[in-house]
Amino acid sequence: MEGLSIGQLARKSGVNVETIRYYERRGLLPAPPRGRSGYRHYSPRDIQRVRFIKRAQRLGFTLKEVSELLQLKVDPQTTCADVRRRAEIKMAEIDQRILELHAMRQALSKLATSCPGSGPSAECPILDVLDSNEERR
Amino acid sequence: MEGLSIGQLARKSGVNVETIRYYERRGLLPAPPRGRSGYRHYSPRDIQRVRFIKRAQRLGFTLKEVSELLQLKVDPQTTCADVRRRAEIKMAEIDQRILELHAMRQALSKLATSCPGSGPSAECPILDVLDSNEERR
DNA sequence: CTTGACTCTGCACTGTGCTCCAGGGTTTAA
DNA sequence: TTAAACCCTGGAGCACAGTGCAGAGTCAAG
Repeated sequence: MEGLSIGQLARKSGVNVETIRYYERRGLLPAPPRGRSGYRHYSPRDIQRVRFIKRAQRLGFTLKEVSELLQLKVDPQTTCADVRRRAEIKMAEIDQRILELHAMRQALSKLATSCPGSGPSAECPILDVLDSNEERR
Repeated sequence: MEGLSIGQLARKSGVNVETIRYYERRGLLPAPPRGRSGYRHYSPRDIQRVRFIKRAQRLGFTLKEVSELLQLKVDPQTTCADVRRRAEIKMAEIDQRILELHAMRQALSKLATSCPGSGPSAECPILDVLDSNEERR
């Protein structure tokens, strides 16, 4: 058996078989080679790719954005300068997200430590804390 | 005029009027007081709240998760110890996201610097780089 | 050589998070 | 006092990201 079947890829990357085919339709996964039976044959690299997609999604990227990230690789028409430019745009987006997550984490941390540890939570004003980050936007 | 109309809140927080009403139905925004005409009256705090929701969404939290974050505040039944426990769970989630974003950023950075700056991008293997982060998972 | 697990295509369906009416009432500026 | 611009409820519709068939073919173990 050369490579993985669609079912094996799905199990190893933790998604549904239909999701794999959906990603292929969306252009997120390249159409793999087929056996004479018409079955798809995947390489182990495809596991990484599917996992990458799921991870990027958890981080708030849409499939369209994930696609843009992946285009950085697959498009042979573009120059390295262009790839670099787009990578830098994506990095700026990521930096922004990291900053916002840090702010949110700090607000939660402040909330947790300002809580005495027992008693009612009426005086645990999470939004007051969280708000303070956008007050000075 | 006491407070903001739904339209003013929508404009100031950068969302659609229908979105405000939708959030109310979902329990993400408390039902505001109404005038005798039945119009909703919002406070400036609600602007912060809506912005917080949108921000958390951009960071990959679902409305259900945002709701959980907001519950840290509004539920007066729970003790501070409980609030603290849940805040710490959310912080761990956030830390995980920050780590993953850092890994992604680093991969992009490596890609950008390994690009000579001109010529075709065939040798710009973003996935090779990105994959390396999950290779040793 | 059959049985059960798997795969194929194509299309219909679902859940989330909005977004847009219809058909009314209200407020405000001219 | 009337027109424009808002607001109300209830319900339909939409885009995205899947998920689930039906009806057919394929493969592997016993």
